[in-house]
Amino acid sequence: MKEKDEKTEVRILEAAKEVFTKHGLYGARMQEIADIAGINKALLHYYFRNKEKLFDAVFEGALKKYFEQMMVIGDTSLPVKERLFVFVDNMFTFLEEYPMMAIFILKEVTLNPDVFRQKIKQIKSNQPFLIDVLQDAMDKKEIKSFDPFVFMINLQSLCAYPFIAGPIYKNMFISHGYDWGNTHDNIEKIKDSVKEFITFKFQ
Amino acid sequence: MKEKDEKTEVRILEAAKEVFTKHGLYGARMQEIADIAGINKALLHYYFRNKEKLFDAVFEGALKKYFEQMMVIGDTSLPVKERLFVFVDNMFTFLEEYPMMAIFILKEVTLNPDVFRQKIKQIKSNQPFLIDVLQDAMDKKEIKSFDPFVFMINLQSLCAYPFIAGPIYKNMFISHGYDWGNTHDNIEKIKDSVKEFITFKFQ
DNA sequence: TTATAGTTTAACCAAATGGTTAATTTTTGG
DNA sequence: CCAAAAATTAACCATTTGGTTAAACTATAA
Repeated sequence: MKEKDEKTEVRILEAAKEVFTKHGLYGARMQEIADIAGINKALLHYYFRNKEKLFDAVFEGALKKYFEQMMVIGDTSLPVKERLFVFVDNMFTFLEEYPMMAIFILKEVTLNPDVFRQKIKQIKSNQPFLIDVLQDAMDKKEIKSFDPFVFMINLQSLCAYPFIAGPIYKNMFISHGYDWGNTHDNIEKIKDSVKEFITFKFQ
Repeated sequence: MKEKDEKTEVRILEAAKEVFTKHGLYGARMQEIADIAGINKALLHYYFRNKEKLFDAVFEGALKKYFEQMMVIGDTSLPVKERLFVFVDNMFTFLEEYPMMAIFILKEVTLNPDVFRQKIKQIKSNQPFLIDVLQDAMDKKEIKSFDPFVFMINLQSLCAYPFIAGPIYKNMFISHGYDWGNTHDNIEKIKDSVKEFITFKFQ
């Protein structure tokens, strides 16, 4: 049972997010969601008619947040390189908060891409896409020319994967007698290495 | 029903791998595994006493394969840089074949790290670890000095993430009117960019 | 106060699920 | 060829699952 003053619908959504994230649509149990939300199972169906509807309600928000973070770059007046640094900082902040959501979304989208095509399409933003910003800077000869598509994937790989694979690395390192140290410190080191990669790419 | 001449146990393991990969231990259905294997559900329990036992049987092999690929570097007589190129080639070949397994393992390990600590520990290899090879080359001044731990994560990020997030990118690009082109060609481009990263890091 | 709409619950239900049993078919070895 | 062992199946079973129903509680507003 969570805080009593919180609105039931919010509690349900939080609980559902937790359970769906852990087990996916298929493996999630309505009873577990109800338990975590501290309510009766029937009330779940009162607020969200069925499992898929509840899943959609939880998921739509998360997906939007994720893609906005992944694709969009803040529209400031800074030079491109500085904007990318801000982008990296945002990515790390976001991923440190939602590491499980990242892997969950990746898996769900991978499993049935067609279901998500519609939802991804709907996500619009008034901020420019990373890839367009890069292309623009290249056209203006502000930065060295390279494939912005490959660069974007490289960049997101360097940011996202350490979070996705974090637990594996930790286990592996400790198992094999390496020193893991403080997790946040390691994340900072990795963040720096990403910025180093940007600097390298920009000449 | 799959090929009749294949041994039942193998067919079960293949079917189980497929279903567990899609839905995880929690969401997988024994009936679906039986159907895909083309057998009775009771026969499943005849070969593997219960769901967890079957899961373990499937998973143990996959986990081993995955970690050996991820951690280990071929012990050839080539210089370190060339050995890393071979490592990258192997990673891409492996991931192109098992893209779903990668994300599956990542999620399962992330969900309950403690369960996998034991299994990961058991995986031994007679080939040296990437991280040790790098440290050795640095000690011998063969390559520029940097943090081998961060480098290993960077390298694996650049290799693995494009496969994990592949379907997302494809959807996103097409949705926003970019040209995706041929998937394998894109993979080759990304592979080249990883090698470029190695070259940059090695001076 | 009281009628009303919104919220929450206990008790159900039909279907699905993991697992078992006992019988049947197939393979094996003498 | 035959009997023992191994492989396979149909028919079950107990429990869990998503979902429903009807009643009860609570806030609201006239």
